[in-house]
Amino acid sequence: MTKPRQIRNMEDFAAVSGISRPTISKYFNDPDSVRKSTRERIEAALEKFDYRPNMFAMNQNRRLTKNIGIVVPNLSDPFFAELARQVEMNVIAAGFRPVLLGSHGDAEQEIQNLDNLRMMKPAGVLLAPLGRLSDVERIEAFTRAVPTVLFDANLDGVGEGFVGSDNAQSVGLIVDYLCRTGEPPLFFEMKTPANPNAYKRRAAYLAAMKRLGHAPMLVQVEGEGWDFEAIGFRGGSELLARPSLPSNTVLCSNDRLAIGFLSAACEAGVRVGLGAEGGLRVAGHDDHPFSRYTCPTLTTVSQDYVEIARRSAEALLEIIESGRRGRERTETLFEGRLVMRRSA
Amino acid sequence: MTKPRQIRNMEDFAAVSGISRPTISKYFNDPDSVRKSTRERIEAALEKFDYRPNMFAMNQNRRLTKNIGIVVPNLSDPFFAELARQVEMNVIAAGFRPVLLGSHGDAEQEIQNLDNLRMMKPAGVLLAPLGRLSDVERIEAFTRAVPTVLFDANLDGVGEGFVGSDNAQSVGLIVDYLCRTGEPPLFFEMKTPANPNAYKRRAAYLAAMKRLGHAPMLVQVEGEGWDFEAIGFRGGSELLARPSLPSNTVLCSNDRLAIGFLSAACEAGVRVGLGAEGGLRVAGHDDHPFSRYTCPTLTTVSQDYVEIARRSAEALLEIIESGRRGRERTETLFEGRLVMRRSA
DNA sequence: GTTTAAACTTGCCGCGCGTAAAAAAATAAT
DNA sequence: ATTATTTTTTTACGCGCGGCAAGTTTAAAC
Repeated sequence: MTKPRQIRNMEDFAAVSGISRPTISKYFNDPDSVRKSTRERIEAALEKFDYRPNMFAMNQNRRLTKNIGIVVPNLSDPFFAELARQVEMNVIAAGFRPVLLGSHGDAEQEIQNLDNLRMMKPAGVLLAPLGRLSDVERIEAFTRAVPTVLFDANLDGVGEGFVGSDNAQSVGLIVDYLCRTGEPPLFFEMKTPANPNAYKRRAAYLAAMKRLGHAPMLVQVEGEGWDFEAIGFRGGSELLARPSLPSNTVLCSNDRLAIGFLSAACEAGVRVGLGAEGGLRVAGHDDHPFSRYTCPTLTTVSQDYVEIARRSAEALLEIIESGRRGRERTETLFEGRLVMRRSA
Repeated sequence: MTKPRQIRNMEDFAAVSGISRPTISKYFNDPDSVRKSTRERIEAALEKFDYRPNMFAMNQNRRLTKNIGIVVPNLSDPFFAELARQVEMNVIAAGFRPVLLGSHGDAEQEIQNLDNLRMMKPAGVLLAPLGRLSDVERIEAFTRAVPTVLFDANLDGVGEGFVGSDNAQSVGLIVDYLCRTGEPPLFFEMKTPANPNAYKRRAAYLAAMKRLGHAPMLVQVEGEGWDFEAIGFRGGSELLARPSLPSNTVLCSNDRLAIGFLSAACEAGVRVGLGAEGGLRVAGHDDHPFSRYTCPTLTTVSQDYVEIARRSAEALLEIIESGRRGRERTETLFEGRLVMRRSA
């Protein structure tokens, strides 16, 4: 008499599968920690009775869970949404459960996210910090309690490591390209950018221009917050209203600014693109998902989403699984790749 | 001797705050369930010792948690990212904890998300389903176990209710506008759209054209998946390569298709916009966050993000708090608003 | 001042699982 | 076959909190 009675807990499941409860418990902690034959018996029973352990009871006595927090500055930004998705996939592949949180560009929310994460005792956290606005002190306090790897944006000395882009290389790359194929670019950016990458890019631009023997031209627009397109639009409109420009080539600090700038150019009736006689050249940085649909399509430098996601997840998992903390903080930088489209 | 010893659990906290543990427990369940004077004493103690209840232990014996799942088809789509953010804010404001999950356009992932949610015994779920591709049967099974309100896309009869846009009204609105100000529009859409709203919009277009006495013109492009811009681009390129078009006005089924279409027009050198002599008019639907930065800026119909988010959260919370399930399934539709920009 | 309802305290059990220790069984090595 | 080693079983306890019941205090109502 096979009785398909309700499986209420692990004990019930142990009974029907003919295996002791502690062994079942071991199996759920790590399927490879039990002998192959037992594993197969458990998995056979698992298919017959779709039992799933109660995650709250599971995590109550475990000092560390299989949760991994992923915190990004802004989920409404397709760049971060895509990056987060890549990270998520890596975390799942490694058998962990991702918990995705966006900070909405707000430092308070960022701390709140970390606080909430701490409640669920994550095995580790992958954090793309806001940057300049971040409450670094409290983030650092958090990283002392929870293994944390930073990605995208670095905070000096915070966390177990950092994985991101080599802004010096990537900006150098596109400045080289722009100088080689036309007038040296001016650099279009926010005066007080929130993102630390922006400072690195500014420095990289200045260095590249110096190296090539050109005088740097900075255009720094006002604006706070994360509505970069709007800021790029406003700044672009102001720039294009000037009687003359220092260069017909504009390198934007990131693609979202460039998208706003292109929109301003379109509005102002300024022709943009390679073939445009007497027109402007505009380039960006990041290979934002939308940059291939701007008008004209945006020439930019790609960040290696996939590798950044893979490597940062890998680094965190390495630390978690080895139990090593704070040996030496490693910073891994990936090179950008030139993406030539129509705008420059 | 005030000893600031470590607070390990609720009992410790009860001791230092001078209140019994069950009362503390009550407070955390619902701060308004204790007398005002007690609440103030607890909150005072809470500031001195930053104790936070263990969420796993908390939820273990509770049949329902304060978690509310939010599932959207694709977090990389700024439209859904923004909608999800609005929903999140409403959920937080009501004192619940949002758990945000994206399905990456994949039905299997959508079910997986619901499965994962069930493990954390959510009080309810707000689900924007994939639509045609969704595994409706399994979603329905889920909604029988967990109070679920659908938003954005409807699945007939599934869940406690639906909150979304009135496609008939909004499409009628923009068809009216386009006919009033120029040639009647052709309708540019996917042949087999994933989203059920697309079918409603097609029907609404047909109805509106009939009402106005025009012959409908459907252009249905091939393409699967959620890369709408790419599909719009390809379909647009093909359409624009034709020797002649049935109309100089194109109404796209959604903004993302329109963004791709505009990109194709730009690439093909076709002028788009109101003032463009002999050019095209293009309109979209949704007021996608990027539609104000296209070139030219996109005329569209806005969906009321804020109200849809507010009302769907409200509906779910109402069901949760009243304990009423499955009384009558209500469908709430909000009207679209015409957003006139440069493209049409 | 008395009655009454509401809020609180005390004491205790249970939730579902992790985990430790010791004994038993299964497998591998000699 | 015997010994050594790994794996599983048995037994038992603990985690931190929810929730119940009965008694006690407090505040409101008469």
